[in-house]
Amino acid sequence: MVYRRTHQVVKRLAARRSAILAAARETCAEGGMAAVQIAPVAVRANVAAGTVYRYFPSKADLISELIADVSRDELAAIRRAADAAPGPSSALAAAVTTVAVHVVSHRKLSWGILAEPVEVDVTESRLASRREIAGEIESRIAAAIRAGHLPAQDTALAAAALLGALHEALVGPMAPDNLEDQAKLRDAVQTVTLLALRAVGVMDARARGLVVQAVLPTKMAAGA
Amino acid sequence: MVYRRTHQVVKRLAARRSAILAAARETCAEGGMAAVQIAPVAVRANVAAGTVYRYFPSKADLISELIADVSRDELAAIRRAADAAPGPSSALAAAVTTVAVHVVSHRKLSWGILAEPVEVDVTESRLASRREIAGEIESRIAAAIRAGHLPAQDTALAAAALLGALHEALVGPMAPDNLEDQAKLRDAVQTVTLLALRAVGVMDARARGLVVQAVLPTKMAAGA
DNA sequence: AATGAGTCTGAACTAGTGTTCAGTTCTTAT
DNA sequence: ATAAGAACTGAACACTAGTTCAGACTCATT
Repeated sequence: MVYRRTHQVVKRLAARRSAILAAARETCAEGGMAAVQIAPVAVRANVAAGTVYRYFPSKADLISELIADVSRDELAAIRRAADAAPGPSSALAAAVTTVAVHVVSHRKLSWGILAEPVEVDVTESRLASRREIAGEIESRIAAAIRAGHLPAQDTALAAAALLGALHEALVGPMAPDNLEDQAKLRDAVQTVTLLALRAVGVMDARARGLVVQAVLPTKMAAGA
Repeated sequence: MVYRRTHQVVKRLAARRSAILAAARETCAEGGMAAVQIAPVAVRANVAAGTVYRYFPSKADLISELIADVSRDELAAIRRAADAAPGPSSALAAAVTTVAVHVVSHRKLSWGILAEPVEVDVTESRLASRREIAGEIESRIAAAIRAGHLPAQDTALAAAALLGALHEALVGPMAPDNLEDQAKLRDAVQTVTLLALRAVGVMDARARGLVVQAVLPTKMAAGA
């Protein structure tokens, strides 16, 4: 007898998988990576611990997918914001602002995805995630250089440095802890975006203008 | 009968303690924080595992002291370099360059101290370490602002961002991996220092000059 | 309805390390 | 020399969480 998966079953399986991933994401958003343990995630997804292993070979795989998932959303948001900008410099500003807004809006999740200690080895997927985001920033920097808005420079190093600056200033352990306040949050985002733009060589005066423009459209799009 | 510690014994105990810490440091420098386990460290220090616990209440304490130790050395190096500089801007450049040179020179150790996942909770001492270093950078930024060399800005956020940029660009997983080559290493240090100085508002032309001056005296002082 | 493939369950298993402690060795004081 | 306090040893212990798997259950096929 040949068993064929019904469409309904396929859908249910996919739903379960998503539910597990979503549970992991929520758990991470609430308690950081340390809280992402098989048992609690399973409970949250309404499955047994063993079931998780029917969808993910190991905890490392689960977390890797989580990282890839979040990363994909972030990348899409960055592209959307940058593509909507009128020119290369604005696009870079928009990209940087988008990252900044995202990380401050979901600090625990970001910290978990980016740098929080995990038992299992997820360096590979973290690296991939960073490469994706950094690659996007890098190409925006390169575009601004081609347009003559920025001095020539090592774009890869610059992109890495920019992201490092954003992360450390906004989600790392030294980040100010009063970012619940909307006004403070915007201040921090503006300040750090300004820092980042100046770092790659945007003139101070021009950078301030770009930051103001970039922050406006981004402030509502904090979701996801 | 009253037992009194002989001077010799006191010295031996202190030496053991140092030996254990040194063993931990070497182990970290070679294999990262993951390699810093009680048993291997004990072997390296020529003591039994149990002995470690006569000097450190727990692994967390051992690692915390290791972090504090490395941090202290780093802070001293930064101060030395900055104090030797002729003015506030040079001092800032020297401080930044010192950090950059240190982290690239001992990447595994730096990564372990700064951000590598550890089983035990060392967030407190890592935070303290960062605060120390960031505080130093911050005061140098503040001095440069007072001297009129930099625009007014949130110095705490700026210091955090600077360090984040250095770390991500030079020791993080995205850091270029060809930094064994002395020339490449110096290039990377220069590039990142330049980025950092521009970030806080040093004009590009002036920044380039400061970087060149700062890198020269630092290149030999990579030890420790 | 009967059958068997596919899926789920959750208690038991496993593995790797930090930590302990009874016994041993070393050091001090008489 | 001897007794007692202090330090050291390292094998045994404990703990935590990821992983497994035999049995229960669900669903597609005849």
